[in-house]
Amino acid sequence: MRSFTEENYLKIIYHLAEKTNNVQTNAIAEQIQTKPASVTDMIKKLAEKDLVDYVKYQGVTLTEKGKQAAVDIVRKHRLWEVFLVDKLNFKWDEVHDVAEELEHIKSVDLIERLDEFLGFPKSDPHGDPIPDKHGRFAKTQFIKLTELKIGDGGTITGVSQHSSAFLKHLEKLGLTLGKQIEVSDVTDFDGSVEILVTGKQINISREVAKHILISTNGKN
Amino acid sequence: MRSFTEENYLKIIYHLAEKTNNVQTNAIAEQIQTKPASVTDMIKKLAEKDLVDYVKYQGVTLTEKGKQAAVDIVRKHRLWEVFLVDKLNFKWDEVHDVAEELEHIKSVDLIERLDEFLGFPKSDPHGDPIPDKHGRFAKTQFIKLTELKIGDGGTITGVSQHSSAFLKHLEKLGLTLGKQIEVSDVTDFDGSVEILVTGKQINISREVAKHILISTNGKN
DNA sequence: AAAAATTTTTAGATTTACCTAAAAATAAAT
DNA sequence: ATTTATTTTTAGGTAAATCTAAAAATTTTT
Repeated sequence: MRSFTEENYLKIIYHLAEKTNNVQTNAIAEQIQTKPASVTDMIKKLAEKDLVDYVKYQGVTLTEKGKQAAVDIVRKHRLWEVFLVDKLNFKWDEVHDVAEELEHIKSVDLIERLDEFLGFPKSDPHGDPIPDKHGRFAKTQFIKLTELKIGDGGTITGVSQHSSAFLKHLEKLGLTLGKQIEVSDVTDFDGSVEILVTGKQINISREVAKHILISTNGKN
Repeated sequence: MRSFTEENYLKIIYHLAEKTNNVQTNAIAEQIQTKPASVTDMIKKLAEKDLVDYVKYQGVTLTEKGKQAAVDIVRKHRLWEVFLVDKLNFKWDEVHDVAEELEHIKSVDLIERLDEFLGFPKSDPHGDPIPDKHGRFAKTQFIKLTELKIGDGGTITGVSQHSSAFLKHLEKLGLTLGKQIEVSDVTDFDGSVEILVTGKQINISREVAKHILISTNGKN
């Protein structure tokens, strides 16, 4: 049986490993809101259980077993987020903390049934893909809004920032998942992007644009 | 913030207090699957936090604060059970363990919304009443099947035993919530009860009958 | 390549919830 | 009313996950 805490470590390591190959102690400590010394302790424990490969001073990588456990938690987290938004009418900026708790409920049966109840969703309310019960992800083809050229268009299909502040901001601008957009201009001065959404012309900072993910249907 | 463990103690004490006024250390230990010595430790902690009144060697009673906390957990447990049965198609004998975990998810908002999503149910899949968000229970008027006389009838509205074995047995006999029954005979020899359900005559042991709760509509 | 800065680990403590074994209090039986 | 049995508590310890402070390794800078 895996403890709540172990599961959190695995999940955090999994997400950090999406950016860098070897995940550093300090990075984990920051994410998990704890001290590096505590992380070292836990890493040793996880290594003992064959969930991570660990070389002193070199950081960790998940083993196959560790990765499977992590993906399973990610799956649960995202399915619960879909439940909260689709069924309980939570906003996309309100679901993270609750899902953080729900993801640790351990019943395989529960998750299978929840998945079915939700209609086997392929992505969560932020556009992140939901792995199937074997841990397989559907292929996704996102590009950052900042990578579009003037005249290019596409559909908002994800965000790479989950802070409540960011999501509320997008909501206010009408930039929600599924919306069609087209880049009409890019400002030289600050790199801010002018886009066309639902008939309106709006300007968003480069910082915001960077975290909006677009699928282009290959038309550009 | 109340710990997972503290919540479990409160819940157990609450349920034990339904039978006896002063709840004994050993009784708690048995329910919570731990040793009496550990219970004494935890009781002291709960008394410190004003959740129970504790007199050495005399057992505990919940304070008003403790009772509120306990009722809140009972509410969550029962609402999650309704969710599992009504929405995820769990059987009534399969929900207990999962609800045991879900009841500790701590978000007031979540439970309010879940309650609404489920249509503000008044009772759980075993017929146990669900307190409202203020902790108030609807009045229920159950009697044990064994208290009915020959010729008396009523509706099955609850069970006072939640073991999987018992519930599966009832299921097989067709004795589920909402079913109309009538007592046609009581065997002198072993006290077993003959009843009429959906047109059929069946015989159930006194032990089983004792745990079936009937509402009689006051017609007897 | 030595010095400085950063990162990571070790060592030793703390807290929570549990344990065993023995002592103390209460309840039951003779 | 003693003795016996049961229940409860105390005392001292363990394991998990954390912490602080200091030491060791690695990386960066000069």
